Amino acid sequence: MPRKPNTDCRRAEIITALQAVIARQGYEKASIQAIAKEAGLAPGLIHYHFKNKQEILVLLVRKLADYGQQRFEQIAAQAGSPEARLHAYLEARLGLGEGAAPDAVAAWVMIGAEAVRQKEVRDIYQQAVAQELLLLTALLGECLIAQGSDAGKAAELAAGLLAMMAGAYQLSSSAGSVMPVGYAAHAAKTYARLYLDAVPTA
Amino acid sequence: MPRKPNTDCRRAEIITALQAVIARQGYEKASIQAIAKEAGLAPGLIHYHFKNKQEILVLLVRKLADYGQQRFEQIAAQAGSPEARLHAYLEARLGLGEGAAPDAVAAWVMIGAEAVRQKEVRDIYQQAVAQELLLLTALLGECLIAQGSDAGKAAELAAGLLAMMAGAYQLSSSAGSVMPVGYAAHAAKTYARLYLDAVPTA
Amino acid sequence: MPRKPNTDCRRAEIITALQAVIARQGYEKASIQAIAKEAGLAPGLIHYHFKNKQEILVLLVRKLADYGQQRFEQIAAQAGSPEARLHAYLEARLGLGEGAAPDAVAAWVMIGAEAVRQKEVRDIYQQAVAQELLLLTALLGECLIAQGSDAGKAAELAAGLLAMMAGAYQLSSSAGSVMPVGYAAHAAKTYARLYLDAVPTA
Amino acid sequence: MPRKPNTDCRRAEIITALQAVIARQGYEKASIQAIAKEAGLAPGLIHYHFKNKQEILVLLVRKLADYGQQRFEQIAAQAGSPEARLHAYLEARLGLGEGAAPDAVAAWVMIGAEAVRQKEVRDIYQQAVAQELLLLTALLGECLIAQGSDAGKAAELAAGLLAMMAGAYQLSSSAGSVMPVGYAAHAAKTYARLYLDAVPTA
DNA sequence: AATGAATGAGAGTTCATTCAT
DNA sequence: AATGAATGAACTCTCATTCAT
Repeated sequence: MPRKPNTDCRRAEIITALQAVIARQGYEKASIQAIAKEAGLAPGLIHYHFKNKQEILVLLVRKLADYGQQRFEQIAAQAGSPEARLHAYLEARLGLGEGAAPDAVAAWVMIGAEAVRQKEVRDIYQQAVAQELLLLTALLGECLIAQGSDAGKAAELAAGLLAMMAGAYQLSSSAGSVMPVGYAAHAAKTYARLYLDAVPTA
Repeated sequence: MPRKPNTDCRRAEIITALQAVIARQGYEKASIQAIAKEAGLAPGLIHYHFKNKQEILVLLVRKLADYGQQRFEQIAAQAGSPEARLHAYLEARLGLGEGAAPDAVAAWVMIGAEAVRQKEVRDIYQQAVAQELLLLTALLGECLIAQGSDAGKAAELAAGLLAMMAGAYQLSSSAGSVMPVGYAAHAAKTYARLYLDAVPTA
Repeated sequence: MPRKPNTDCRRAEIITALQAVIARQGYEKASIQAIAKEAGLAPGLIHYHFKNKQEILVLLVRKLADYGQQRFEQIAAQAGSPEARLHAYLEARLGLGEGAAPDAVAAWVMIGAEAVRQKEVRDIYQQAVAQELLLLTALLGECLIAQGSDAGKAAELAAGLLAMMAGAYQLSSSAGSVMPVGYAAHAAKTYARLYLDAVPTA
Repeated sequence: MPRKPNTDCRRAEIITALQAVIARQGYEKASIQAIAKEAGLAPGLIHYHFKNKQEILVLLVRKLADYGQQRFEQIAAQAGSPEARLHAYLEARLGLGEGAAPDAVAAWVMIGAEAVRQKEVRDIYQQAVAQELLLLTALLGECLIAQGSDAGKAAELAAGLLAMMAGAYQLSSSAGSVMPVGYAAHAAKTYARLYLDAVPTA
């Protein structure tokens, strides 16, 4: 009778440990030894469960993307109007309120930075960005339709909003102390509101 | 016969070599060895001309910031109104037109990403961001005053615009293929235009 | 099947290797590479077992100090009077008799010399000297009390004796061939004897 | 007409620069670059005037030994009795009074430490020690003869005193803060006085 | 599955020495 | 004589990865 494999749970533990270390100390400090220590495991075990360090990172990106998707879906389910859903989305991504998961945000920023550096991370990151872009476009499209406008402008606005979000994330980590406090959610909402208002209604 | 000093030009060469390596391979790969090879120099010589790696990076950031400043001033010189100057600025930063210097942009993005990872780089990067925020705030303040509005809103808008710019930079390197082509300059101009219009005039 | 830890013995091996290299080639030549080679280990392993080179040296100093302490205690155990204990001490430190451990003496001298050069080594060395000074002062204090004198003069004599011992050590390594053979133990005993005799009894 | 060579003076300057750097920062920090900077010369010039770094050190040792010899001769010339000469000597070597030349003492200590490490320095250092031993023996011999004793014991006492002096020097640099203030001259004088008194007169 | 020791390449940095000018 | 750039080897230390147990 073979012993029950615990690989899945160990892998999850390790991924979570990477997230924690990245959020706390940055990717540079996230050595295998550090991850192992965070997870309370022996260094050698990491490479038993993962081919290499890269693989852990890839799976972490996937996990974070899934988490963001789920969080939005939760919020969106309770929203009555398209615009309420949009606000819920922006609040979920940029707000400092409950469920803000700074750990996940910090890790996400680190990964965004890492995507600039490593092709393999970049490939994964791009998929997550593309998915996010689709989601945001759909959200904005609904808003436009609800106000009787053409949904075609949604893509353009979505790209701008996404850039603003990505920038707010990055700057929160790289230059947080020189930016105003809590500007991001407000700026994004304002941008969206003004833009939507400016689109002519049919 | 004393030998003629060539430190200044060597230092410039080394800084340029760092920029090239960063743009091509990322900061991670920008080892002293790599910089030396790129510049065609012996590794030890790098440390003859610079105290440490950090110092080269600081000067590169300064160079890039100066370059951006100059490019803006060139364009702005021909601008008649505050708004024209603002457009010139956004075009200089985000536009794909002539003088776009993809090498410099790439290096800048890499440094921004590295700022997320390393405190030392972050410290340098923050200064540049703070300076940029000041410049942009002043620019927007002029626009507001020109239209008879209170300049107080400039800071808020500047932060949002800067985030959008930083995000556009980062995404151009980390997820360029999934973003619309050339959206950034347009989105930023639209955002600014709408925002300025919405501010009540005295 | 977890692997059995061997850290303790490896650390001891490395410390011993440092002692051997120092005794044979001096501290200057005691590079991590040299230590590793002496111990028959890979260089990287040294840093697996020790945080840095400094830590090895600290532990070596401690080991040598402990060794000296033990040797003294062994000899002193058989001593009946304070003066006999003092002689035992001086013999343990300066004598050429059995258990003289030239390896340890050589290492100690090298470390003393290095203490002159490097602040980090100096800090360690100072602690050992301070401890030795205390021990010697106590020993001399007992002698003074035993002869009915005031123990207050012990500190002064201890300092002089310690200097003589340190000098004898240093000269044995740096100018051994020009000094008389085995003068040190005799000179120290004579100095102590004359000094003690000169202190007035109550 | 050949230009007048200034080699001798340049060499002296460089040796003095080494002494200054050693006294201030220790031998370890006494790189060629540091010496050159201290002397206000170009690094390359050092190797024009000296074959290598070692050679400078050797000449510095010689200079310091000569200086010590001269200083003693000056003092001795004014001393009336052998014992006065001895006191003058010990004061000249260990005292903190005028003409103490802490620069020279510090450099001398560093060199003593270096003699432990490097054979070439050791060879030079030994000669200086031997010379010193002879001088001190002669001095003590005169004292013994003056009091009608056999001068044969002088060598033994000289060795002990020299060790004490060397140790006081070394400890002043390596563990100065844990030793009593100004103990050395007093201890040496006491040692000598007691010893001389103990030698039977004819 | 798991442990933890071991490896070896590569990082930044220092520096005695050489060399073109 | 003198300059100062240039070299290259050596240093300490880090770390992804492998391996014996």
